[in-house]
Amino acid sequence: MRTSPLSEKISEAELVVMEALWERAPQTAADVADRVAAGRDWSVQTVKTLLSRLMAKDVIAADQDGRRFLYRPLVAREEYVASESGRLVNRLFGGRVSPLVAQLASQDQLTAEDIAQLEEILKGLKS
Amino acid sequence: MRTSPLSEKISEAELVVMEALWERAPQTAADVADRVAAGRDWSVQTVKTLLSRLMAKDVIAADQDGRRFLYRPLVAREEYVASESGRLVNRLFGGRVSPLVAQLASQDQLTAEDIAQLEEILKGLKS
DNA sequence: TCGCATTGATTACATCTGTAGTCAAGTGTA
DNA sequence: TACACTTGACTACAGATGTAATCAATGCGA
Repeated sequence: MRTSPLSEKISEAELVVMEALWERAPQTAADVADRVAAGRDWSVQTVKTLLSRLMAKDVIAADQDGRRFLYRPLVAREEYVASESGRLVNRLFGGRVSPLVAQLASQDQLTAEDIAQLEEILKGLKS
Repeated sequence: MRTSPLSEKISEAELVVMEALWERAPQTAADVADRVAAGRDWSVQTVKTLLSRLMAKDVIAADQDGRRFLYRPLVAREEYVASESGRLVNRLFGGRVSPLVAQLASQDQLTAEDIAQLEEILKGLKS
């Protein structure tokens, strides 16, 4: 795993492939294609294209195994998620988190469990 | 203002133009170009292209004023922000809000004021 | 009135993205 | 051994995006 900042943008379709690799790694292209087939109806070729683009973006790596490659993420899901969350908060809420939560709360997107967990988080932060 | 769902995707560059129109409306293309010039070094032509793409996406409208047009948003910022926030929470956190906040908290993105406001929000939700 | 600046419309063009097809080399199989 | 299948590499191609240039009509200032 690398720790350098996430420079290249991961596209929507590429993200689907990343999710498959985050779920389990390493995997061959065919494995990824199978795993991804549940959600999207892509040909193996398509998955391979996405894998090579992710390689070019330096967010996954491949180790040769016989005549195939085993692909694995170079970027942790947490890292990606952190970067995307931060971007959203900056772009749309001027970097402030509470308006985001207020926004989601007003949409009734907060479950009772969310509320309980948020209270826990806040409790932890105040100590 | 419309209330139909936000179908068309607004691109990064287009969003800059939207922000200008959300800040103040209506505006001519030249106004928008000036206002936007602070952040991005775009030619007037570029801004006009973005305006026409936003028109095509049906998220802004223009009213003729002499030989110019006065542009105004058809989508409220709140609507857009709600839609984007929801998308992020769904894509990356399985639709759950608290993991998002936990994520941001762990990045020290929560200010003292955020914490206070979050407590307010939670208080309001529990009643 | 004449020419220049402004404006919307149209066109341009390189990249990125989504979604493959094709090809050549290797492999397991009858 | 002869072939079908798998695999990675390369190519394809349409639509979206970023960033304009050009053009034709119009309005304004000298």
